[in-house]
Amino acid sequence: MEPLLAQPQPCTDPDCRGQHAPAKRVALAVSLCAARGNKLTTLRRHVLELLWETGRPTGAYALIEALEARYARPVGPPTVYRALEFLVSQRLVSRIESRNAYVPCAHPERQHDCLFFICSICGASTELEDPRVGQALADDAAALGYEVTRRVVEVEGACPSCLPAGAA
Amino acid sequence: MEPLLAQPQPCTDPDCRGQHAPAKRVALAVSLCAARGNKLTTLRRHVLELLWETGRPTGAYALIEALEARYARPVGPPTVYRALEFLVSQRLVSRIESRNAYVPCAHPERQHDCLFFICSICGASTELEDPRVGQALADDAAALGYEVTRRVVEVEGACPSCLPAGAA
DNA sequence: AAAAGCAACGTTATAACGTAACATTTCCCG
DNA sequence: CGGGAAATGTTACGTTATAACGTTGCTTTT
Repeated sequence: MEPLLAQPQPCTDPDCRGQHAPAKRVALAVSLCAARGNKLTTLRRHVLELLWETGRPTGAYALIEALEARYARPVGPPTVYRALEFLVSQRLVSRIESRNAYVPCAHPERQHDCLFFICSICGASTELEDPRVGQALADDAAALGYEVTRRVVEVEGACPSCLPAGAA
Repeated sequence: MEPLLAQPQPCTDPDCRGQHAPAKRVALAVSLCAARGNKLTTLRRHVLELLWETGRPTGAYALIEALEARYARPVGPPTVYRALEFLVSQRLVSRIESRNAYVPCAHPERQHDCLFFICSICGASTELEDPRVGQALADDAAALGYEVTRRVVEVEGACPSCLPAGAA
């Protein structure tokens, strides 16, 4: 009986996105992986850092370019895709299906069935948890007899920062 | 005040999917486009027919193959992508982002913010409307200050037909 | 009917995204 | 230190999508 917790939870932590504290986020990822007995290798960590530093959904090939710039040598697609696969499996990163892009997860420590708002103007994304969506989808799945393995909830639109400029 | 309408609405119409009545569906599309003053050309109609006939999410290149078989001549990707773009703009078809595939819409006459359940085993998809999801996402958008242009809600899992076989 | 205008479609090439297959390196553990 | 497993490097290719431009065909105007 906590109606307030049932409300949408935009992340109010100022470190959640942007240039604030990628290092903190990565440190959390390191400790999480250590606790789980998984290996957040240098490459994987670099990919995660890059995602936190850009602060918005980023495509695999953009990551390749960034890594090549950092390493000053060629990086093949499989290298990055494998790192992303690991990060997604650890819930440190989510794939944005509607953009073929990847974002770091704000709260990897929680089991998150999150949803994303994505601004089609500036490209920024906001991660959210809304138990009502999860509940509704779970109910629907039960009604249909589905056993759910994955959810994709992506809402595209204009974010408040872009709205004044691009408003009709 | 219609709580029953607020329940999930799996489509109970037996014509909704599969081999049942693609022709009926296409006829509805024809009249809808006519009413709207849009042109459902032969090519566009053929693409829509193929989607209804396959009855599951179908990729653009599979449609190209099917069209080539039907026409007995080469069909370029832009041809199909343009037809799909039109059909999606008319809400006669939806794109399944998590599969790079397209499905015909069960109820193009309604303004639908539908969601999809997709079976990862047999590939079938079920279109659903759940006002609770729409309401929750609308609330979240309002809380964030987003102006929504598009929603992607796709749930992947095992459908009831496949569950007995593939169950863990 | 000639010609302009326009939307749809055809054609070619290429961009963007993703993976299979196999070689090499690194790391860990005994 | 050696053996094996996991991670990464490398090459090549498969899949999905679009840019750019030419052609067709209809319609509108005169």
